[in-house]
Amino acid sequence: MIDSGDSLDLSSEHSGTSATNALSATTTTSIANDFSDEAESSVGGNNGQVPSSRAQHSAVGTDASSSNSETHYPPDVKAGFDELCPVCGDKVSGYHYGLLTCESCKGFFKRTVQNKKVYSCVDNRSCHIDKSQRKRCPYCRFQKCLNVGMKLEAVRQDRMRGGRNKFGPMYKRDRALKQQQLRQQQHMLAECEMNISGGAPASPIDIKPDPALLQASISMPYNSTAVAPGVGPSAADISSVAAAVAAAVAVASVGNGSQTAATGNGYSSLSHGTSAGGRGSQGASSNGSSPLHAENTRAAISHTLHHSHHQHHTSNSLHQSSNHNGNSHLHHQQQLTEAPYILQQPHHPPSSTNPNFIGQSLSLNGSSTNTLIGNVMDNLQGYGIPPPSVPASVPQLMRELKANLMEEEDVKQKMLNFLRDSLRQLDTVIHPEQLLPIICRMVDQLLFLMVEWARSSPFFKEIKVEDQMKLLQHSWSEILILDFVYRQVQEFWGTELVLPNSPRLNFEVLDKLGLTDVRGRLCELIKKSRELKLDKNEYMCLKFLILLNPDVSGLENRQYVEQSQEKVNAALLEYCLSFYPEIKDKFSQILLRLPEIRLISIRMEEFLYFKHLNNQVPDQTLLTEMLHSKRK
DNA sequence: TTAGCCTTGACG
DNA sequence: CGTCAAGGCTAA
Ligand SMILES: [Zn+2]
Ligand SMILES: [Zn+2]
Repeated sequence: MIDSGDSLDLSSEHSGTSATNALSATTTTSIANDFSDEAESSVGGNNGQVPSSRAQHSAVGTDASSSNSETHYPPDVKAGFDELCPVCGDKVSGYHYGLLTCESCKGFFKRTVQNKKVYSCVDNRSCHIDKSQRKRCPYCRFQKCLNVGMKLEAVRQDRMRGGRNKFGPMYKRDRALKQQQLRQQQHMLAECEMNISGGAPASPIDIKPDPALLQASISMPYNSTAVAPGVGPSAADISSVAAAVAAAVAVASVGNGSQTAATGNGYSSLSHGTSAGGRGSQGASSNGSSPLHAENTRAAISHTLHHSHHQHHTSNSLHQSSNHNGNSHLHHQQQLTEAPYILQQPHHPPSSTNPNFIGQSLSLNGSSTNTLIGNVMDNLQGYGIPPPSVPASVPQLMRELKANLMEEEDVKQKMLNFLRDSLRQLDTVIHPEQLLPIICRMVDQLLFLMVEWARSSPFFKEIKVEDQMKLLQHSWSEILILDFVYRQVQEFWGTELVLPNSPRLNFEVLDKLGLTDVRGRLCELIKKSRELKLDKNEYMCLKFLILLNPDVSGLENRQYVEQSQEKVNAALLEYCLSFYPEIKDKFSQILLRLPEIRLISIRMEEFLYFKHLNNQVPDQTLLTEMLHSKRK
């Protein structure tokens, strides 16, 4: 998609495709990055504090430190505005594309992404970027932008102006964190100076740790994604997400489908260069003090949630975002999902695995809970138990569940585009350390897509946001793994990704990252799944069985989750019996894959968390938020 | 091409 | 109606 034309998404209309003009210039060429269409989603909350008087437009750096007009406010107020741009060290003018940067880097990043420019470095790709030399090497400057965490997805493909995007909540949280840190430091200093004995005064306030992004994504502020609002079956949106996830997780493995990406964009000349250097810039810091609890978050969260329209209630009103539709711009955002997950509670695996489960599932009746789902279920129930012989038609429920899956093609495109953009500047031989951040960003995108998918799914969408968050926090990594496995089963992606001028990606990457064990298990799992002839309907049911886990602790409405899971389980059983009577006990065989999926996901989560602690995982992402959620 | 300043527009 | 990040515009 990249360019004009057909991107599947709804993006839409841009007026003239501008992308093309970029050529002329010197080294640039165009390529696209794209990937997600946009990103908007969440709420913006911004607290309005900050510089009151002087607007944001800070004047150019001129008077830096010294006094001068404005400023003199207590350290709090501008929280963060006095920092330096993590890219070039110039004066920060606000949050831009994910973090605090200066006005020039904001503009530079925007131009680069919008026009899909590709630069090249005449040196070692390690030029130092600072205020006076920043325009000397756009290649290294852009690399640094990405390394410090500027988000490609924050640049809108449809160029819509104004409004807020899904990073709004993150900005808000970041501000709160910074302010809190300042206060704490001040208190600490004060105490030290006073030299009082009071050992540990403990910080009064805690900040908010995590949920910001998840919360925001789930509550869906505005967004256009939802395309098919009213239409009968259900919205078609996300779905293939999962598949992509796997790819990301595996890091390399993706398919050879380079063609699509490649040709589509017509990026021909690529520059490449490795670079990537150290993470270094001070900018993003992980911080992570040991907060007691963050209750604040809760407030913020619930807050946002309320916006979501119908929450509970049956209103099946499809969400139709009011926004842009009528207008010329549509936005959309999509998001991706997936990632691994940690160990977490001992729980038993989802009900699956138990042989007797079958009988159990059968017994349930259609207790039509609410909404359309109920109807669907009822229809399902009609089938009764094992009506093998009959013609057999796919259970209605399954069709419902499948309805909102995203097109594999879409996900694949996005992932390929993202990888292409991320890898194009790396040498063909790269170190795993350079790849990890890229993979993490890809996983992050997949996670957003996963949230989108879940949010619009039957059952799940009827659940309260608080519970939705818990379910996703618990299942994201397993779903990512399942998606990956299914992608591989389909062989839709191939086993190796080869993009022009980029390093090859395949399962070996896992070995290089020290995940040999995981690779082995994944391959084995894929093999088994193939032997089982795991099909799309079954895969989809597994996703729901994993997502709708009633054993997640703290669920407010555990019963609904449990009933929903059972319905899916029953549908799966019926399906297996109807369509694969020849495969002995296929239903049970399929469910027996869940423990392995869980194990792999746990390994992946632990691995990522470890890397995260070593600052090798881009921070301020949904991925880190998920990683953090289980280990508080 | 850069970067400062201006306009947008969802959210609060 | 104010906030403020994202896009647009335009001297340099
Ligand atoms: Zn800068
Ligand atoms: Zn350079």
